This record gives sequence, C-alpha cells and structure tokens, in this order.
Amino acid sequence: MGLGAASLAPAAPLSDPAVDGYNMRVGTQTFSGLYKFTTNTLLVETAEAIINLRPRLEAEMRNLGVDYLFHEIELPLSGVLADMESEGVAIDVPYLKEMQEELGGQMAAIESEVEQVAGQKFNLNAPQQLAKVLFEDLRLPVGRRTKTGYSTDADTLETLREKHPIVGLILEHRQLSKLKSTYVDALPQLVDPLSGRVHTSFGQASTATGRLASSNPNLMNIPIRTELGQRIRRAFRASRPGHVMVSADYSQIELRIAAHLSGDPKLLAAFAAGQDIHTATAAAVFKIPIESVDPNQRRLAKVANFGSIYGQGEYGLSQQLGITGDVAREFLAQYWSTYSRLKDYLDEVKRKAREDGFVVSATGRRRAIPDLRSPNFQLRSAAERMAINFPMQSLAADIIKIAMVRLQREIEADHIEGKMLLQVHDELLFEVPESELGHFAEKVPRIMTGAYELETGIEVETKVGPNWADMKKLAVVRA
DNA sequence: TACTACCGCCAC
DNA sequence: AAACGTGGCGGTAGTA
Repeated sequence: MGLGAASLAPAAPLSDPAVDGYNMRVGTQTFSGLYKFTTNTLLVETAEAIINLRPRLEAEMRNLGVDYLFHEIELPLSGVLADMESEGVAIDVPYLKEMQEELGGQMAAIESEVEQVAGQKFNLNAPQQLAKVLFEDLRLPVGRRTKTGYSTDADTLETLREKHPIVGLILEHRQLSKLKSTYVDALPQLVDPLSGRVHTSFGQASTATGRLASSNPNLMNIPIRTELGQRIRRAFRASRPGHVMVSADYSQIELRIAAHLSGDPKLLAAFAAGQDIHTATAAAVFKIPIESVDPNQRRLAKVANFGSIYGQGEYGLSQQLGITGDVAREFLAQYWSTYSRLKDYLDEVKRKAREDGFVVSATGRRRAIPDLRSPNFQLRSAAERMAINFPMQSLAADIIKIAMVRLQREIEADHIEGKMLLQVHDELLFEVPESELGHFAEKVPRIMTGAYELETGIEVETKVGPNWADMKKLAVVRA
C-alpha cells in the first residue's frame, strides 16, 4: 500500500512549456515534488527544494493558464485520493478462493477437450502455439495478421467458430483464463494484512487527458460485462456491519460535453428532450419518429455516437457493426449531416491543434500533440484522433474531479462517516452506514450535477446494494 | 531473476 | 496503407 501520494512520472523541462505533454507537469521534477509535498509530509528534503522554486513554478503555471487547474482541482484532489487509497476496499477472499477452484476445474476440462480435438497438447495461453495449431495443423482460413504472425484475437476466432469445434473451446478458455489470472487469482494476494482490504494507487498525473489511472491493483477495470465478470465484481463488498455500497455515475457525460462544446442544435435538442440519446440519434439520422426506432437502428446510432467521440471512421464503424464499408459510409454521411455542427466543431479542433501543436480544454488543461504535422499518415491520423478526443475526455475528467473535491469537503464538514472508495472515470463508489444513506442520496447527485455547467444539463444515477454487482437504482437526478 | 516486446483483453 | 480515444496487466518468448 502506498503512502497516499499520487504517483507522478518525470516531468518535462521547465523551459519547454510548449511540448509539455502532461498538463500538470508544467515544471520540472520539482513540480512533482511540490505535489508530493502537499500530500506526504515525509518528503522534507524535496519540500525545501520546492519552496525555493515555487515562485518560478507559479509564474510558469500562470503563463500556461494551468494555475486554476492546479490550485483549485489537482492540489485539493491530491488529498482526496490519498484518503481513498488509505481507506481501501474490502473483497471477499473466501468467495474468490472458491471461484478459483471452480474456474481451475473448468479450464482443465476444456484443456483436455482441446487436446482431444486437436490431436496434440499445447499451451492455450501462447498465441504463437495456438496459431500454429489453428492455421497450420488444422488448416483453418487465416484472417488478420499481427506484426509477428497470425492473429488469434477474439474477433478473428469469432469468424472461425463454425469452422471447427476447437474454436469455441478456445474462446471459452480465453474468457476463463483472463478473468481467473487477472482478478480471481491476483486480487486476494493484494489484500493488505493490516487493513484486510485492497489499496489501489491512483495515478493523478499519469494520463495524457487528466483522467486518473489505478494500479496495484487496477480497480478501474473490474469486470462487469459478462455473467462471470459480475460474479467477480460481486466480491467487492460493503464489509463493515450495517454498511452498504453506494454508486453514482454520470450518464453520457462525454456526449453531453460534445453537445455543449460544439453547440450542435440537434444533439442539444435530443438531450433537452430528456430522451434516450441513442434512440433520439437514430430517429434524427434515419429521419423517422422516435417510436419507430427499432433496436438495430438504436444500436447503430449508439456505436456512431461513441465513435464520434473517438474519431472513428468508416472502416472502424463497419468492423464494429459487422456491416459493409458502403453501408457504413452511407450511415456516417447521414450521421454527420444530422450533427453538422458537431462535425464543424471537431474539424475546427483539428485545425487549431495543427496550428498550435497542442490542445487546450475548457479548464485550461493542455496536451501537446506534435505529430499533427507529421508526413506519416498513420502518425498524423492518430494525432488527429487524440486532438478530437482530448477536449471531451479531459473535461469529463475534470468535472468528476471537481465533484470529488467538493464532496469530500462536505463529507468532512458534516462529520459523515461514509467513505469515498473509488473513482472509475464517470462513477464514484462509496461505502456508507445505512443510517447515512439519506445524506448520500441527496449530497452525491447534487454535488456531482453541480460540479460544472453544461448546456445539456448533467444527469447522475445513484444505486445502492450490498456489493458492487448487485445494486438497485436509487434515483436519477438531472440538473 | 529481471527486463522487454508482443499479444490479447479488462474497464470507461 | 491504415482504419477508435484513455489506461493497466497477465501470459509467452527472448534476452541479459
């Protein structure tokens, strides 16, 4: 378990602010020292060095326009993260141990079945060995290739499912192997013997967008999608007597930000109507009434909505939806003619970024993106997608950071016992005494929705339950 | 034993 | 020719 100081990587040179890639790293390594100084009183030597440099750092921050970010968001957040790290979260170790046995047995059974079907023994976890069996010995049709050989990723295997019984077994084994090794086996080993809980480390300045990162263990990628995934998530529980888990998440925060920043009238209208945004998008794109939107049309619209935030193109859309390039092109043409202001906005972000060599968010957070002028198409395209995504992802990151700081202040001021445990990009997780449920049900959505003013409004959904998997809806609050 | 590259995949 | 943004991590394979 860390001492609570958010981890910080080496910083860019002070004299070179234009290529400062990590927004809070406007200074040299002393800047990260300044950071640590605020959360960890043990770093006395560093602190003395920092105090001397502080005036220069402050001036530099004002020049870059990151002083608000630093003083009002990151600095106070640092303490919040320290509290969350030291609080930790309880996991049900006996429950996971039982799963370990069960999954181990299932994997062994699949392994012997595969040996039968393949007529040989090999390591299922080795893509290289698997590729040899599938594409050389069994002569299955080769799909995508990787840098070093044949691809055996899930998408590729999915196309081969009907071709040979081994494929389904491999996919099943993959899922078991991934979840067992990464979570079921690993998490119990990371329980702190003193607290009986797992204590993640939050990286406060380790992402390019201002999002947090989580490591040792990463508690931001706990499974949720599949049945088995939910069983793993169920191990995260409210352990203290009379306590429950409360979660609160922003709905569609990045898409709301896209509407807000672009001012796109159709996207704003869809949010204003309070409709399901993907259904509303489908209705607008297909030019049909809301009531006529079928599930497949909604699915297309949903993928396109997410894709627009990432700069996804025709090819990506066609791959993800399993449609032809022509259909994808036609659909995207309709999509962008529907949300033409969003299109204009994203183009303008790209143009400005190319001109400046960096992007700046609404809170003043900056990201250097040097490859926007690269003659290499691949590098340049990737850089453009970073530029497009940055304003939305980073503002979302700051909105929840602001909420966390304000929440923690109010929780302290009111002498409330409940604790903030985790942040997962658009979600906060708390462990609270049942007696305080009312407090949290009121406070959390009020502060989260009030953290920033968006033209779309902000919506927060709260849930409560005995663990992180079995939660029932408390409320949906819009403001 | 420790490090790196690579593949693959979990989350938002 | 490549094609969807931000992360962390487990496993294999090669190497130091």
